[in-house]
Amino acid sequence: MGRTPRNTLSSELIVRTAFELMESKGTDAFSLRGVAAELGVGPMALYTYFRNKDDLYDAVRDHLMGLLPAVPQDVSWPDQVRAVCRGLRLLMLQHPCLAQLLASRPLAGHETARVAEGLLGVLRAAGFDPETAARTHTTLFTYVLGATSWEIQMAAERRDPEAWRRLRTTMESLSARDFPTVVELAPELSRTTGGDEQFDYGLDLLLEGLRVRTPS
Amino acid sequence: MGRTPRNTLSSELIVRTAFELMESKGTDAFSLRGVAAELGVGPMALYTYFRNKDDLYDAVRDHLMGLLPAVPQDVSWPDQVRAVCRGLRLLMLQHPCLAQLLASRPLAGHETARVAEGLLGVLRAAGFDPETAARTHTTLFTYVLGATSWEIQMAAERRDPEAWRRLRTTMESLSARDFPTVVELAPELSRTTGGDEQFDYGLDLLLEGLRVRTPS
DNA sequence: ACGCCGTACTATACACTGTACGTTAACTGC
DNA sequence: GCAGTTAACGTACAGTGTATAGTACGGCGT
Repeated sequence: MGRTPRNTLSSELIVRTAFELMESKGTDAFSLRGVAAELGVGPMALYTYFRNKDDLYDAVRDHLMGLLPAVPQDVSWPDQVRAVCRGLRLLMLQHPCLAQLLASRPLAGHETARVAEGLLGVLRAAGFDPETAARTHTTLFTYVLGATSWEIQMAAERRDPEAWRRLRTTMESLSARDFPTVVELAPELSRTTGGDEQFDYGLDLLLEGLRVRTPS
Repeated sequence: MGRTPRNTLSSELIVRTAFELMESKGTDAFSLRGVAAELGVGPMALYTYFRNKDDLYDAVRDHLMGLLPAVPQDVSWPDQVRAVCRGLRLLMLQHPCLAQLLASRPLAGHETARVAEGLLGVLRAAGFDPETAARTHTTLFTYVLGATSWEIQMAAERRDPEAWRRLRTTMESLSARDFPTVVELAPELSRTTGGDEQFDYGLDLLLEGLRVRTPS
């Protein structure tokens, strides 16, 4: 009897299902049991393919990094850098779970290496020495990570009416005597939280600083 | 009989205990039941002071932000910015739980506002218009957040021998044909992951870009 | 001085979680 | 046809956050 059919699972299938569940239910609601149920399988079946939950997280993260487009080759190197950083941000915005996956685990996996290869190649081709290229790569990557994670958090907060109301009231409870600048700039602060312009502003600051260091 | 003594608890006591537990046991092992046990109290007792776990997280985060030193007043504004950013990074390194607390929740609370007030005041005093000041504040904050979170993650990975070994082997499994630059720059990449110089490099890039935009 | 009431805490319970352990059924090679 | 490997199973455990209901104490108005 076909009670326990074999080879109904595979790493790819599990990763795809896990990814879809993260997207639909949210990263917090994600669970191994949820994935197993979706696949019509016991929770322990997943442990044939992944050693634990973090292992599955790593696989999903690498799968997502594989969706990043290649570096455009027909533009200047600053525009190449811009393209890579904007691409990563866009991917994180489209798939908010990626932010959490990147924040809690280090880089590992072939697709992640492919992304690093692209950015490092651009910097080396621009003439930067190995150390500067590596430093710049880390800086750009962590900036994109921090800025976009923040953007996603704030957007989520804005969608939750209860949390948003509480944030506003705490803001308004600040006395203008103790926090003159925060109170004065409140509209600007809430306007500059996220958005393309905010992201590009920080990115341009970094590129400006990089331009000064450009080798001849 | 003094079976159920009153007023043994307080928000401050709970926050302090929660903070200590996060520091000693690690943020992941932190739990409401752990805090309650440490206080010799039932788990539900905490709900008199906090509406849920996230509420307690917020309070601990704000408590930690209160440990940030004030902005030095006797130096140039770029050095003031540097001091604030380095101070935040240092606090995150000393208390790794702060990284997780900042990553998963937005800014709220008086101590957090105090920090924002300091940085925004510096930027306004330097002559930046409201919008640029707000944008710069967000950029600097998210950079520090991203860079330092990353640094902490990598340091943790390095301490776990099993995870570190796996990371090395995946690195070494990359063919030099497909990933020439990554393989070539492997030593630089592992050397430039974290550390004061790496952090200051990115910070200097941002300040350089800011210098160009300095109002007269 | 007395009774009331809100508040601070307890007890119980539920619906989950990740995963360790032992078992069973299906496929593979001899 | 039989042995061995492997994929999936079921059970169980030690946790989690928190909803709900109950209980005893402290301070209040009279």
